[in-house]
Amino acid sequence: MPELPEVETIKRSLAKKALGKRILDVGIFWPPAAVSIPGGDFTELVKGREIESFARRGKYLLINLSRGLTMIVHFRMTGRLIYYADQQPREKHTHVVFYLDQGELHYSDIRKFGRIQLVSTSEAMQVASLAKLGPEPLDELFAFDQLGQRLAKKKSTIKASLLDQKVIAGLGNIYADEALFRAGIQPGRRTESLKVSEIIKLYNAIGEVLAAGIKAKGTSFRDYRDADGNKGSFQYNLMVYGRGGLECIVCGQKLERQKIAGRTTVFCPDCQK
DNA sequence: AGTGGCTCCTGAGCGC
DNA sequence: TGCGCTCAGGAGCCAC
Repeated sequence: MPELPEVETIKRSLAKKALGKRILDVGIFWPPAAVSIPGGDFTELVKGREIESFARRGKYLLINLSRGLTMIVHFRMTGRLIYYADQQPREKHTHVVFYLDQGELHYSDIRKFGRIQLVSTSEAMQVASLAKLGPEPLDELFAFDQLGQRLAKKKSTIKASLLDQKVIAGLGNIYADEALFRAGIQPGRRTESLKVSEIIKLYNAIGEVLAAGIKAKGTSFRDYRDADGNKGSFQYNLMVYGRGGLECIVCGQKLERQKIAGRTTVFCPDCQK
């Protein structure tokens, strides 16, 4: 499931292949996946435009096209965007194909939760879902006291707070659990009970786990692939996610699995206080 | 403001 | 082999 490191990896791999290519035509095979500007036809608006740049905000990928249009992609659970240098037959769950002057870009999504939304570039950041996002955790301007101030407003568990994209952008279930483990904090703790020293630990753990995730080109627990169709390798570095009932790699205690904030959450009852 | 529940959706895994 | 069930979950929405 693409979280910040996965979207960043897709962005980087896509930039190497699709930058500067022109979109000759678009095939839409499941219309809800391609959301157009109200009153405008998606294909007609995108046709003929050049892919000028890529950006990322939280878990959103932004594809900036020439003449002021942007496609905002949210992959949700199982979305994929893969570049092929040659003609490629459509797979079962391929919903949108961009036919480029060189190669093809295929958007596929097994569970159909993801969307490609077309907006004007000038309004992209004002789109409701993006406007509400909290700070970028890897931005050098993002300081620990900023995290502390945002957490101070929350009255919920720390796990729920980290998943709240308004608090901090880009964390999902995997990296939230991994960050909490590395910070030694139980995910069920009330946010307001965290001491400053714990928020500093959490801040550092978030930065470390996201940077490590990007370095490993993401976590391919099941469905995730980058724009070249390759898997990431961070699944081999996961300490808690997907390891409920197994031994803690630090202390050997059995890892606990609980529903917190409606999400399956795994933690070490011994290492995390 | 919070939480829980529901919705979207398909496939994997499991018991029988 | 296959049926029916549960689970996986990001985010928006609703009721409370």
